[in-house]
Amino acid sequence: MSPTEHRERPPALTRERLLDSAERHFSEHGFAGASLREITNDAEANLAAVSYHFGSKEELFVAVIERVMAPINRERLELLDAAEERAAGRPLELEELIAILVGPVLRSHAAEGGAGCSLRLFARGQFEDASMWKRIAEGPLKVIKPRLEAALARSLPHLSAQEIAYRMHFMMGAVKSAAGDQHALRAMSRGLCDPDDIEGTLAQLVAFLAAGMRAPSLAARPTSGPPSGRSSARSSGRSARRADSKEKPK
Amino acid sequence: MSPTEHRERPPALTRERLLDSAERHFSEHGFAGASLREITNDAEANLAAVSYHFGSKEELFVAVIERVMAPINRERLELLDAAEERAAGRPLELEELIAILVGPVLRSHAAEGGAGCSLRLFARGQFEDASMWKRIAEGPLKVIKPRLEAALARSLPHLSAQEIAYRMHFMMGAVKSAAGDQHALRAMSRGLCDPDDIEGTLAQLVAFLAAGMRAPSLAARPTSGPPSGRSSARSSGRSARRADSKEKPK
DNA sequence: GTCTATAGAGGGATAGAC
DNA sequence: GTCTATCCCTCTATAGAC
Repeated sequence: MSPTEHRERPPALTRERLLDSAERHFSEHGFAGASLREITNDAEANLAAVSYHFGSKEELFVAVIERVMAPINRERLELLDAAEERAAGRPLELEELIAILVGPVLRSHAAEGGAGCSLRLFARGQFEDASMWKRIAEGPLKVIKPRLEAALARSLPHLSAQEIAYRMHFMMGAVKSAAGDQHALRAMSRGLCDPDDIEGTLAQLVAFLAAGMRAPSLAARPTSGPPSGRSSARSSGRSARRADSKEKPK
Repeated sequence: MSPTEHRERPPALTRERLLDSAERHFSEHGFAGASLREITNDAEANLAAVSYHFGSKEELFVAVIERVMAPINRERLELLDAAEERAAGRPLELEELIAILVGPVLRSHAAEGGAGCSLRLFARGQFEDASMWKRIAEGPLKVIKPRLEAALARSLPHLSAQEIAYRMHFMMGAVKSAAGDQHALRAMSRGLCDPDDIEGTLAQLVAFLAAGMRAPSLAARPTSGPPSGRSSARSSGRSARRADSKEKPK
């Protein structure tokens, strides 16, 4: 073996401290708005350590995202495996499926030691530069998305593939809002809602999403005319008085 | 009068070209990621024109947001006024109310002459620095939010104020996702959904949101126990195996 | 109202000592 | 594996000519 002189602080920990600090700064200021100097100062590490451990700011960002997403997606897969085994071939109950999709995301906030801002980072990810988001979307997301899509389609046989896709998109938006904008939830509700009450928020979110996903299909009727309900869903009279929308609001 | 030598290009238009260009760049790269040099080059204006017309980058950003939001909120208020007058004291139908809230946002994309990226900017706004977002939230939002809240409460008498607040938050998230991340909608649906089909997207969104808002109240039962439905809504067995979530995914 | 030129700060990346 | 020092670039903001 090598000399193994025991050091007080294992040297490899710098890398982890950099990831912790970067997670905080990226989630708060975004990729462009965070500076490596602040990140390394906060991590009590040297500026050059970023280059040494990750190669560039972009690689550091991707590493942060992957560290946040990996356990979430791992847990989702485990829960999905267990639930599908329990269901023994029958479609999963929608509430259970949605809780599997959403629960690990929300819970990662409360549990993650110290960092606790991964959700905002997650919600923000899609707005970072396309090249980075592509790398993220083609990573762990590629594994879990088809599984969820298939499970949703089985639990919602009344929807077309197009409607499943629309509603999944809306669902992800609501999840990101609940997960990544907790400050707005508290402020806009004037204290009525407590974003730190993860289980309460989760219950509300699952109920909302399950009902939304279960909405009747709009594809029942052909392809013309107002697709939905009674007399509305198409705000009102004129819909294109927009030539003047560029006037000065002054 | 002044000499009025007719110029080919009226000088005051620089301000508008700056706003147009800034809207594109801010929506694509965010506040921190957009540079005044690119904005002014794209606007065929001079770098110093930003200082002259707006004073600073931040003031330019706020001006862009206000220009985008003003006609949307104006239209929302007009539609709401008309609908409430038509309803003559009765609660509005939920679909109509949601279409009033969401329609002007989605439609502003298709209509706005040339810019057409205001939605992403809108969805992205909340992630900009808190000071700027505060100025935006305290601006036109302050006018419209109480009206919508009151109308929702009247159309959804089975919900508590807390539940209205939760669901409004989820709803805004879904709207932002539909409005600001059209690229993801197209990519994730593999072409099934066309984000440029505004009316189709709007119909799907209204149906989804109305069903979600109409979900049964969870507050019916006291304050203990699993709040929702049958046997699920609480993913599965262990829910706090998170001490290991910081392990390396390597 | 628009321009050029530049100040002054801060950014990411890197070479090379230890 | 960590550090200092520095390069070189881009950024915002501004002064002052036209």
